[in-house]
Amino acid sequence: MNPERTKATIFDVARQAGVSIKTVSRVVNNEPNVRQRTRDKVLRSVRELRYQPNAAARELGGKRSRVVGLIYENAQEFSYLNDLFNGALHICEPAGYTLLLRPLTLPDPEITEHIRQFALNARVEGFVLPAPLGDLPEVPALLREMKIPFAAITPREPAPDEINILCNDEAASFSLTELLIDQGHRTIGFIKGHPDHGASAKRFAGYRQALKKHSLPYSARLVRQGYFDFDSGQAAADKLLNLPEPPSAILASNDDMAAGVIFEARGRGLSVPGDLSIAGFDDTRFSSRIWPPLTTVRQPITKMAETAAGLLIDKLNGSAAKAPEAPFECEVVIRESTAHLA
Amino acid sequence: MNPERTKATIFDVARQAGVSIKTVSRVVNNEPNVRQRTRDKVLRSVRELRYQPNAAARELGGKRSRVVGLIYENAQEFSYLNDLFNGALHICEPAGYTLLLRPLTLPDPEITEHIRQFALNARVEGFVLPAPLGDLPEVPALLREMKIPFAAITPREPAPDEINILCNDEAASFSLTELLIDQGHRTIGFIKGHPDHGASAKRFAGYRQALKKHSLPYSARLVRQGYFDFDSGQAAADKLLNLPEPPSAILASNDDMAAGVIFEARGRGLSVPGDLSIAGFDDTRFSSRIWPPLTTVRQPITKMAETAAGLLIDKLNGSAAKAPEAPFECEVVIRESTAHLA
DNA sequence: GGTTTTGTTGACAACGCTGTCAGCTTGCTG
DNA sequence: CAGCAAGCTGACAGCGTTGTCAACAAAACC
Repeated sequence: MNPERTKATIFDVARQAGVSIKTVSRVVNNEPNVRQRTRDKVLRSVRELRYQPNAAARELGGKRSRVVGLIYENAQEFSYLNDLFNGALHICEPAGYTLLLRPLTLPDPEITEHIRQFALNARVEGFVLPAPLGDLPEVPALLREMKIPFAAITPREPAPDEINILCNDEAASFSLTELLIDQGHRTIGFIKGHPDHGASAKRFAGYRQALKKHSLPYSARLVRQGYFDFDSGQAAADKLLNLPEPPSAILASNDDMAAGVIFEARGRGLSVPGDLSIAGFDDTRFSSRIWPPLTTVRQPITKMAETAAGLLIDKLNGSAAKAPEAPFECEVVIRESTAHLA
Repeated sequence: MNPERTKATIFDVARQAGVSIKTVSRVVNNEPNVRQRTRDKVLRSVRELRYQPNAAARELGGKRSRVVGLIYENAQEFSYLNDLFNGALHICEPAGYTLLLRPLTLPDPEITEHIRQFALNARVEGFVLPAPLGDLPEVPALLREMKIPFAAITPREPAPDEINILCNDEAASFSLTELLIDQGHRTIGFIKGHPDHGASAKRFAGYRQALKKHSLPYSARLVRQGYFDFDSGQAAADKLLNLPEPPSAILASNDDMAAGVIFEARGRGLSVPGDLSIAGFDDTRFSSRIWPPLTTVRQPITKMAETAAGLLIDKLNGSAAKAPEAPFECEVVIRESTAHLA
């Protein structure tokens, strides 16, 4: 009752509640086979003593570390990482799990060794695997071999019987392209994303579908390969704008590249969106901070990360596998970098 | 010798080396009073068996959790956080420490309770305390009360006998202002940073000093309060540009606000830097991605975080306190948002 | 050379939980 | 109402370290 100076242990709770430590353990871990009255009694003592199980003892005694690892590509957009982390943490913390971060620098020939070391050293029980790590074949393979469950966020090829968090990239790309078509654009350039990212193919597919639906011709000359970075976006824009019949709109597979396109357009004295409409993907922090603010697509990353962490923890806790989630909806954010063709 | 299927324990090492487990423990923890020959023998076995001490057992047996906490303001610039985290992790990982992140949303009336809970639950041994958390009086006070050491990064008032990582914000601000003066600007607006950030006062001081050195009059009308966010930067720019004698250059206390200024200038049809020179602080990710790329000041955050984590771990390991570090140097990055007065 | 001091090593008890298993209660069956 | 299964509870042995303390060896001292 009096605020103890030293932290309460399971023994203190057991004594106060008049039961054995094992029963306290059962209650705290929500195990079955405890009478309701006993359970209540224990829970009261737990509250009164502000008992918090000692994580180290728990891990040593049982076999569970309650550590969830979040590995990610270090070069990823920070806002993406931040949303990812916040979402996962928001679920892990109240569930009593510790979330550990581990950046990875790609390409990394020793990536499996790095992940293995991290998993072993940090005693990671399960991984949240955001893009593009889920797309590297060796990463899921390693985790399967190590028998560590994981929740893949937007993997290229969702494996059945595993946790996959998807979003309808393709549909969003389709809508964005359609938006430009509706605005009167007929020559629409497209800058592909990094080929190692599953999302790249989907975004490209959505673009082609929209052209098809509106019976616009597809021209390979209007499509350039990019790598999700500013410079490759600028370089691609340079090529596209040098075309004999340059596009009146350019769709870049992410905002960084779109920013590169704007940069290149400005350098040529083109007005955006007057002379050239530009749209991106991801709604990064600076999308609304540059001039003109960027039309783009927003993924509900935080929600996706929450769901990933939640399903993963359910699995770690031995819950029955849930039915696969429906893909998350992306949202097209229309700002001022796109306009009707003059 | 043969690759064991299960992880080696201290007993395995002891048996292989022909010593007691206690001696192995001594060697692994670099304790004194072990003969060199014995030490070598043990270390060889450690390597051969790939022995890694079990962190949970270590914590339970001894009292050290080897967890370093990094608490931060969630609204902070992502690139700042990213550099901070990478720097700290880079030191913690090889030192055998786990780095745990905990975002905080300010203002938070229960901040001390949140930090206390985090420290207790995660058994944090020491904190890295980046700006602006070191500037809130209650945070250092709480940690002192809990007797948890911390390394403050750019605190407003560095406490003696504690770990403080400083940088010469003021000198950098001075240089930046001087740059504008050298470019012929005589009416230079200044947008202050958030009053809760220690850096705000320093940046402002550097500005005033530069004016003074060059005998330019200081006018309070040219100074507006901002809050480090885009909107407050834009609002401040609006006021400044409405002045009867508007400034020909504006210095914003961070890049977000500088972006707001550019935004406002564009909205008024002003050309940057033709009609208005603009400079910021922090060299955030988008500084070089907007048009025009921003003249700004770069702090060596990664290095500062590395130093913070290193000194903190030294302290946790009981090393003698080092002499205080000299402040880190900021670097003025000159890009295209500033130019000579026409 | 005996005695003290210092250095080196090991035995063993924590640390605070969970897992196993046995024992005691209930409630149910026939 | 005996007999048995299922539900509930507790005793106790780990889990892999570190801390304490005692024992012994080596070096330093008088």
